[in-house]
Amino acid sequence: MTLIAQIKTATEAALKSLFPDTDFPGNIVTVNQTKPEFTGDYTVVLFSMVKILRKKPDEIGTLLGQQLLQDNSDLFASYDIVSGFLNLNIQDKFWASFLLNHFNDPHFGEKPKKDRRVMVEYSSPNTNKPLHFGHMRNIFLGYAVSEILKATGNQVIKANLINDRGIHICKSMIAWMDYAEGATPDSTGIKGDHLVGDYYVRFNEVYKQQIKEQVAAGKDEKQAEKEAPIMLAAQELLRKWEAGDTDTRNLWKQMNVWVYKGFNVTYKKMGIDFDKFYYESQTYLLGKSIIEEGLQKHVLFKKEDGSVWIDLTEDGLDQKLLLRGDGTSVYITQDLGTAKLKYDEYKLDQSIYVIGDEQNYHMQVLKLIMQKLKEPSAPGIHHLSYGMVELPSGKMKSREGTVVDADDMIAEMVSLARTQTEEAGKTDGFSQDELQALYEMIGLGALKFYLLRVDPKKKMIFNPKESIDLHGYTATFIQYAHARICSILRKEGYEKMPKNIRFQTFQLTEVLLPAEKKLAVMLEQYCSIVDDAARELNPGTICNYSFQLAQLFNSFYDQHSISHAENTEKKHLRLMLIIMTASILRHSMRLLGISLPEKM
RNA sequence: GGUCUCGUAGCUCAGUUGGAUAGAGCAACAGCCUUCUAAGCUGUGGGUCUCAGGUUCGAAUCCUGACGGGAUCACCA
Repeated sequence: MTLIAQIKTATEAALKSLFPDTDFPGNIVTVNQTKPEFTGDYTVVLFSMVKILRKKPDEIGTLLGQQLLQDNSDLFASYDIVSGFLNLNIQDKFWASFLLNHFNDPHFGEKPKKDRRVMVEYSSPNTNKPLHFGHMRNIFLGYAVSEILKATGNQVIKANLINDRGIHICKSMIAWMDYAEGATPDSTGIKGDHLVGDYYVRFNEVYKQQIKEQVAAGKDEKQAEKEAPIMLAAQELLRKWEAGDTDTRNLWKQMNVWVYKGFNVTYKKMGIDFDKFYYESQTYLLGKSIIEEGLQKHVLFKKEDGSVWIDLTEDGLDQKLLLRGDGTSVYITQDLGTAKLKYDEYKLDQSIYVIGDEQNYHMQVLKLIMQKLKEPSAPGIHHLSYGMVELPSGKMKSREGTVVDADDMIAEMVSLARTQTEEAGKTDGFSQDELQALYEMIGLGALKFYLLRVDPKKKMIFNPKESIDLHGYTATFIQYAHARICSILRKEGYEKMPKNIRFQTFQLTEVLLPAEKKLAVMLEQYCSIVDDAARELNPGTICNYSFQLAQLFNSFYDQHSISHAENTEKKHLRLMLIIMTASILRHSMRLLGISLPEKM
């Protein structure tokens, strides 16, 4: 149980024994960390009790303070009442025993495994172009949320639904057929996803040009858009694909393989993995059976032309098409099918979709339809919506090539890490391989942290002209604090983290200094931070915490010597503090997919 | 127009069951390396929490309205 929870429970118990005849509502006790300008560690707010007890806050505080001290003498050292707030001082020996129990636990912050299955779908790229900066936010978010949910005991399935069919693929295909002259990744040395993406851009160039020509020849613009030869060719290709035309399918397979190879290189570089892949070419026909059932249950209805609809006007939305008159699927049809497929396969308690906020409406409709159809998967559907990453000039558009490419971005960050390390003259004692690994750790860490530290639901603006910082509120800062701790531990003879320890006999006799206590308090809070992050599905919570912890450590490091502590007791105490700090930094960053170096 | 969402320091952002004098980082300025890594530490300046009402002992936080930005409302995916 976390300390705040303990204090809450103790306070509730104290209230009960003080006022046995009073009925208290469940949320009567609020416990906060005491503001730095007051003495105390944790604070109970007294105002909420005034009305029920018909006593003055200070009077309640005195009674409560005395009772708490009397019942929990091992926990509370003293209390202090300041204008309606009961400030409690925690016994130093509580912190000492907390450290002894947990300082060497690499799993501190995790919860026991439970039988709750969660699927997190993320990345879910189209196969007509390479990944860009916006995708990275999605991917890092999905990965981090998965890891955070695992740490809180969930069984997590990381899923990637690859959108490998549709008109956009055909666009790349037709441009490749017309202009590539048989170019392949091998023949050109271009990464497969980039090669295919180049022809997607090429398609749009040609398309624009053809529209221009047709408009010049007197057609109106809408007509020109519809009748541009290259667009007609792409649509024809899609028809052939759906009819199963061998040549078309072969080219499609070929180009997709190029793209997958490229994606895998990028995923690997990012340190991202998946447990399950779905391919839209295999799922796009799903959902029709659900619709059939829906018709029988009269949840859905058919129009004269044979198209199938659902009426969501009672829910404040519109009528929504679920199946075309000719019986073919639309986007939401296959999503209904995939949702059911996921559930049937894994019996999911929760199914999280990491998808941009532009699809809020779509996801709302999806969940609503599943609810109305009484599908068992419906309650678990959850849209983890995140804001778009925009450039100062506006949205990124891959059609127009105004995107920040993922591979480029990673390379740039790694190179930035190298430059800054070299400038700082910190390359001594590393082999070339070690340096390369370090640069990747720093560059990629900075990138991930930059994208994860902001609340997912907020859109963010990224200025490519300003490089991502390696100072201040960054992963680098945390990595640096970790490297410093490791350096101390190396000098103290702990090459690897000490297994068990000479501190078993540790006895606290001296008063904790402010900087020591602050660190201990912060360390103790880690469990509830992980909990918060899991509940809110927000890795930013972890970023905040880890940065603050690293900051506290740096400040501590500046004030107090560890190796040359005043005496053995202090030395052991501080070693426990920094060992646990390093351990939690590592753990928390692992949840975000960020590694920490032992030297930098 | 309907629905959703955001608005906090010059910039980027924290601040979640309403709690004490609203916090970080960057940028600016001033200090700190003979002692465990200065990618660090300490300090200074910088705020009408968009605005106006309301609820409350107490509001950046909850409610209503206004203003401003964004998304969405396809037989596209």
